[in-house]
Amino acid sequence: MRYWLMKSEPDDCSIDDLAAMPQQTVAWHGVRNYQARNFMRDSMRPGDLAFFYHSSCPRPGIAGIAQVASLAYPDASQFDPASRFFDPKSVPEQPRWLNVDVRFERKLELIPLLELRRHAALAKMRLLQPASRLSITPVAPEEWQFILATLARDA
DNA sequence: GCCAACGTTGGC
DNA sequence: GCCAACGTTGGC
Repeated sequence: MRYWLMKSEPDDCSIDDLAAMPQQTVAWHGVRNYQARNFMRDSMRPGDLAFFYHSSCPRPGIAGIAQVASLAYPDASQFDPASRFFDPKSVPEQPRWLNVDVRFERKLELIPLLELRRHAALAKMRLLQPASRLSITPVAPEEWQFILATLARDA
């Protein structure tokens, strides 16, 4: 079982939005980066846990925990011309983009990005590397444990 | 709104 | 296969 960090713009889907979904589950659609797609396709498995990170917002940081709830399967939005994630170059016979389902696990008091940066134990986190823009990144077990034990408080 | 970093595209 | 142009990300 692995650990992840998944970015979401709260205007789009916040941790509260996830908690309010039917089954508290959402298809993690819209990933249009090959590295992030490959993480979902090759390494994510149901039961994996992920920090739910709020990005591109006034208070960026970890807002909760989610659980991977499915294997990767074709992302429906790539075939929907009305979607902003529509990809005219992707054909149903050979879908280019995949997504997993993600289920709400728990909400945390926001752990701000600046707080994460303060801790030497987290210095190697992918999220914290210069210009790291990947929307899905692996989290080392030690990093996961450190954040849970030291910084995480239920909200 | 700015801007640096990075990924993707497409002409050659 | 190179590489310049362009688009996107995301913190500030």
